[in-house]
Amino acid sequence: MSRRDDSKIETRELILVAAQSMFWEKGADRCTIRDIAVEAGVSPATIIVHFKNKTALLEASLHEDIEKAFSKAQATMPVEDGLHAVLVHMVSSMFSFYDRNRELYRILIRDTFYEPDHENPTMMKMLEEKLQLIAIMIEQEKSKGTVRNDAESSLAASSFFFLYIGVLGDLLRDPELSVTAATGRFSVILDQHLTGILTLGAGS
Amino acid sequence: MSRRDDSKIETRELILVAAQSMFWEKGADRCTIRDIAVEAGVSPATIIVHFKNKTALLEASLHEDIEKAFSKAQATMPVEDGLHAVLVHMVSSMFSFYDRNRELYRILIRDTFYEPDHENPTMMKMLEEKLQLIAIMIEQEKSKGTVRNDAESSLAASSFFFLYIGVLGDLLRDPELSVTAATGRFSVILDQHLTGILTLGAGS
DNA sequence: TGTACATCAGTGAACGCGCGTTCACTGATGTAC
DNA sequence: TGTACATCAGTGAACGCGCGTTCACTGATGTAC
Repeated sequence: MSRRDDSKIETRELILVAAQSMFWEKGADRCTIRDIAVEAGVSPATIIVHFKNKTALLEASLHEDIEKAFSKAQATMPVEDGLHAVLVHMVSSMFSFYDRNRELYRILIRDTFYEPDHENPTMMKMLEEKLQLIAIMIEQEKSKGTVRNDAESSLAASSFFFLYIGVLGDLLRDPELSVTAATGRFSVILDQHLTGILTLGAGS
Repeated sequence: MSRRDDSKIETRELILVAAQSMFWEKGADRCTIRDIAVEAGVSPATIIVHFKNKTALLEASLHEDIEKAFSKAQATMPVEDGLHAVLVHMVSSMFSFYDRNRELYRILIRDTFYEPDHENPTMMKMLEEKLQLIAIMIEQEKSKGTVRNDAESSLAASSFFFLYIGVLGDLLRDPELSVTAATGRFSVILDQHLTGILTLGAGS
């Protein structure tokens, strides 16, 4: 690692810190790359040198905290209480995390999840990782005998994620909806998903 | 209805037709209000008089076709084949519809579903309507005895929608994913959702 | 070790573009009398 | 019925702003010899 590389990393860090505080305070839509450049004490062109565009900068500045929140949630999973409790715990933790700035994370999802051409893959990659993790958890439940062996685990993981992102969307969209209420909503939805809503024997 | 109102409606219609063809051909992100104004033979300012902004125009120009596609799907529902078949039919029909221009509908979802402040409520209103409809269908299944009475129907409708929009997102995002494959994916996911993935008696 | 040159992170100003908004206006249509 | 005025849809040009990109450049750091 040369001095040149060191100072490049330093500049990058300066930009990230400035971006984080500006995005956090003013909202992603209401602050410009020029704003962040002033805050970081660098030229606007320097930001483009380090990050392809505003969305890439947004992703980079939020990614780490999200990972941390997820790891923390993962570390405190109530493993002994079964799949439903574990998943609700994860979701509840993430809801609390995103609740700290609903507006900002809504913008993040909008700009990454529905971005054309996978131009900014950071968030999508993280998503794939987590899906993998949940699929493995479901496979483990299978070997424990709590999940049916014929349940396709990667699709089950997708389902879980779709339900999660759906309720999360409700939370981020509706200021009236509390984290507690959203978690309750998810808990019921997940229960329906795990046990099925059909009467016994009526499955297709 | 005065002549003045008539001609106003006519202008609006002119703009909508132009918008539809321009959005369709160039994509929503790649065509400007000025482009559409030229195509419609009106001033750019006139478009803003009729539609608050580009997103509102996009919604207005696509809304009607989506409603038609939905109605058509609804009219051909295989009611006798049960809930799973009916829902897969609806989803499959809508997938085929959106497949005609994946890029365009992805932008539509991005700009309406994750828009802050409900500034452009057309699509969200349509969504609420459809959710209502599905909740009613589920209630009917309850009275038929195929769905458990303790299953909360509005949350079940939300779940269905979350799973639908999730797989739709996959479809719109991934050019490699065919309508058939996406429909298959949804069918399995829905089956898991209806019958549950837990082994019998292991429900929470 | 020193020298001469190459590399490259960062600069600051400018460009072209799209956006929503504003403005004074035109001229057809509607209405009061 | 006609006249005088009010209303209002639409105009076209301009504005300010944010965006990504480009450009020639500076100057510190790295490297070949």
